[in-house]
Amino acid sequence: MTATTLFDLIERLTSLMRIWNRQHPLLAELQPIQVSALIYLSRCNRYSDTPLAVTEYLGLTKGTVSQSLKALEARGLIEKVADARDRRSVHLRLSAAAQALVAAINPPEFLLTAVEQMGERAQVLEAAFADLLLQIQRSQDVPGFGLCRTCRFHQQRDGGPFCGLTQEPLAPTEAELICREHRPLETA
Amino acid sequence: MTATTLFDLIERLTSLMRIWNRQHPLLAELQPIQVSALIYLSRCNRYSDTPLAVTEYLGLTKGTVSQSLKALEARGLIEKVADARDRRSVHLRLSAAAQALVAAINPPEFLLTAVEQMGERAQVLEAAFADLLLQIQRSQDVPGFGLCRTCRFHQQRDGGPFCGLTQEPLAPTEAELICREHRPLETA
DNA sequence: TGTTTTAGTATCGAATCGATACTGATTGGA
DNA sequence: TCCAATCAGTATCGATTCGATACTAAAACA
Repeated sequence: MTATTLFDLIERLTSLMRIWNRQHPLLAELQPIQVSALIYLSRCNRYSDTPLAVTEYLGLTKGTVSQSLKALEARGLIEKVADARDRRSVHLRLSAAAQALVAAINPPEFLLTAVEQMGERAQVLEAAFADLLLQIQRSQDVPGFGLCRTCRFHQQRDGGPFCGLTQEPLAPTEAELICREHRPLETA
Repeated sequence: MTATTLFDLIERLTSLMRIWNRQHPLLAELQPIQVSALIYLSRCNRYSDTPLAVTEYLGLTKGTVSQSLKALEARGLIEKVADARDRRSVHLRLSAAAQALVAAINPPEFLLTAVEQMGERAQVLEAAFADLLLQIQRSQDVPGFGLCRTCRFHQQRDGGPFCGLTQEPLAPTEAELICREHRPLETA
């Protein structure tokens, strides 16, 4: 039973991540959910840096995320910037301290070490892992959240990346960020 | 950067598991940590069904686990049985209701579907995933927790499996269970 | 215009969580 | 044998998470 074994492995990995979260000196004061939010915000694009996007990405409720973000703001790790066009909306920006924090913990040391020892098998794992997530997102009704570059709406125009959904040109670095509007390619 | 990408994928999978936990009707009343404890207890052997083992497996503190187990006991999902030899110790047994619950959720539907669609690539993922966990457990100081059958102390004696650490014969089904004393084989 | 939807916050109660202190049993020396 | 140290597990505290509900204010719609 591959699915059962995979479930065991996922559960084990989750526990190892929890141990890592607790043992890491920089992370000891932060809740796991706060760390996840910071990491997400460091990897998402300008369409996806709102409290609502964080809520959908983490699979929590608006209230919980609102409180966690408030805690992060009180620690000076994030900053709220009002949206120019939609005044209901807020964009979250990492402070310099938060950017340094994320840079220090991502990727985690133990992952780097393990990947190094796995050699080429790490690439195999990465591809198979991405495949699993793609299949899950296809068959279940879960929010999209993928890399801009791999999106159905991603185009090249005037020599640079371009979003076919928002009809806006993108900075080259933005194509490597996570987008909440992501839709996978329609492959066979 | 493979490690960074892997970290992204792990974070995403964690969120998807959280969404699954919350949306599943049978799990709505249970906390994720309680579900993880039940699943672990359904997969571990008789050396590993104590509160301390659950604590180490999940990477939490004694106090938190003690409370969660108390909640599960109050719901009639687990039962505590005093150890015959060491009266400080307690063994945790799943009730019939808990066994039915675990059977109904493990493996999760979304994983079965995804594995089915992945075909042979699912086996590749499973092997690579197991490899990753092995590398992490080798390089980091984390508790062992592996299948009895794959342990350094696992032997065959008198036609049945035998544990070289406790010097006890094992039931054939026990070789497929998780053991807290697990040590991986010393391969090159 | 007025109704509905949307983004985000506030607040409540239950549960998690880490830290600390505790009980009682076992172990290991002296 | 006795006493200290260790160990398994519980109790309790305060901070945080979490879901649920209700709320504000802006935008979309018709």
